[in-house]
Amino acid sequence: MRLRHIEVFHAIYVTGSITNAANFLHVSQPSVSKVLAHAEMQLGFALFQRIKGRLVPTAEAQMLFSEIDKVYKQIRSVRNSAINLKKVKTGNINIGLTPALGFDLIPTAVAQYKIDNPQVNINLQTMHNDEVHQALLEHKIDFALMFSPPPLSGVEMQTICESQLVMMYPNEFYPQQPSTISLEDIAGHQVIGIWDSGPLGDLLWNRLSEDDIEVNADIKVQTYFIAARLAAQGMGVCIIDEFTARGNLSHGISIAEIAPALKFNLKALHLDNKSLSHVASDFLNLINKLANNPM
Amino acid sequence: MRLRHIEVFHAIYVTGSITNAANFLHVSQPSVSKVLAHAEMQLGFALFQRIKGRLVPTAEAQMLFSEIDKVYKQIRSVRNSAINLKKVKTGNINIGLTPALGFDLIPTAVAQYKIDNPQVNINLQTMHNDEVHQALLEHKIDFALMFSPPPLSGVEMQTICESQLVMMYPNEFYPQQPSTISLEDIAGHQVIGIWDSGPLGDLLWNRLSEDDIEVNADIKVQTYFIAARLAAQGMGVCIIDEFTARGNLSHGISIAEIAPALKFNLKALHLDNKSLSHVASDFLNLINKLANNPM
DNA sequence: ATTTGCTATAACCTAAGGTTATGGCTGACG
DNA sequence: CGTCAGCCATAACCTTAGGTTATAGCAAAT
Repeated sequence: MRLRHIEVFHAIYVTGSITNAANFLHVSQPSVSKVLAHAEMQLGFALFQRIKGRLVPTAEAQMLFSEIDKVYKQIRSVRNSAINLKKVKTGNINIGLTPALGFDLIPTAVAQYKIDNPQVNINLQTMHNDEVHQALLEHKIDFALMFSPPPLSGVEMQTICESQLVMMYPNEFYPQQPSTISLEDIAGHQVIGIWDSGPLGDLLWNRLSEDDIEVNADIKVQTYFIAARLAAQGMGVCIIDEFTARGNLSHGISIAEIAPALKFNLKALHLDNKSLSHVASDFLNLINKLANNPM
Repeated sequence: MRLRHIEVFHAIYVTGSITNAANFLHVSQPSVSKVLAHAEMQLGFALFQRIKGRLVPTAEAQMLFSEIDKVYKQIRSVRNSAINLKKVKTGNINIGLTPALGFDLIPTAVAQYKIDNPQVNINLQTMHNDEVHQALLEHKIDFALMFSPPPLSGVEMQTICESQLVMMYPNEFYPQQPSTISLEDIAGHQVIGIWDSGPLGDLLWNRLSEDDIEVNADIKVQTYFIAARLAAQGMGVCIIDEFTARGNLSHGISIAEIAPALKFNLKALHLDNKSLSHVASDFLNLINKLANNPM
């Protein structure tokens, strides 16, 4: 929705007609008519019904209006505020992480790190790839640990380690309990879908497309451990990262590596115009060590 | 100040340069340079100083930014709402849930629901209390299942069941392995802190304050299951909800109920100006049944 | 001295948003 | 019933905010 669309829609809604909105906006009536038509085309649904040559807001318009009205109220108060940047406290490490790391790698790293650095405060915040850039820019986190993040403007990345997607399956689905499997072998089973999962979802999707494998996923989750738990309930197989799979093994389900392997990188991200504190660098070095030399 | 001026200023401010802002906005660098110049001319004061060829925000820019940031976020919310309204939802259930429910309750409910409703698509999205209102208003979810949510404008709530906070502890911390414990008994041990956890954190904090119990928490996490895993690593005890505790039991750690009990409610939230679809209502009824009649 | 990265300006282009003119529909009024 | 006022939609054409590539100047790093 273009900004002009917002302006025009708001004006029509509060004044009640295109003609009144045109007067309010100091433009001609056909201009408003055309912008509204373009907005509705772009949105894919009508904002107003045309009843006997007059406009009547649709239910969708009413839902949108409350959001848009907030924009207007905030625009009116734009010049009345001072900013107070949150100061980064010394001796704090603020880490964003993909939830998958919260089962084993990060707890282990924290345990080891605290032996030598008992006074350092550690804040962990789970997030998805699309939240990282904002969190870094707003200085909410010092660095993030994510799988295959996309390039981000002004962000530096280093590779921690390589990992892979694996399949978790209820044991009764594959009585022979294979430790390696190919994706063709899941075609006859219900699959728990991972949606909006960014790079790992793309990795899997691309392979499925390349191999012309169709899967039916009418349960979809955003969080991998929930997929693992649904698999444990016999809802289907799931393809998730190995960190989450190993951290959520339970009775009745098993893990199989996928052949050929679906590999991805765990990466650390931080702003390139802000160097990491000493304590943060040290922790990141420990993560590197643990990730590449598992016990 | 035009809306485009707001967009451009915001992008420059958060990315740090005109070149980065241009990349972020997917336009050429001179375009951003011109819009900024036009905005400054219209405002009558500079937003950025040009120091050695680089932009440095002025005091005025800093004053404006927090307000403009709200406008910017609200505009993004409007756009998200518009996109979500576009989606025609038939036979979809979009659920926001506190992560704690993802270990047992929700997978079990999905398993049972799908027996009678195999064609319904279910989307699960974990979130925290502070994300719920926005997600409902933007129609990303039909309803949310959260612990002790605060009253939210335009949101209707129903209580699903009562639950409680419990303590998870490494067995070596309490060799007698109590099944009930009072909070005084944790005073001598390291505690894994839960920060920014909203109502459950408040519940615990209030009790600790009332009983004048001090705890030392130099590891803090936002996500309860990570606290459980850190407890498993011997990092300390943690006070978390019973759903997460039971869903993350592992070797070497145990659960104790807290006496007197720290109880809270699991609630379902949805917009009061939008009735739930039939399939969503049915699922919610099943959640009610399962939560109050555990097997 | 050269390279890299950033900003500002010139010259030109594009399309969103603007105009006037006009037609169709509906309800009010005499 | 005819006329008028008010509203919306479309046609034909116009304007300019915002876009592009090219390039110059400056500062810091190498």
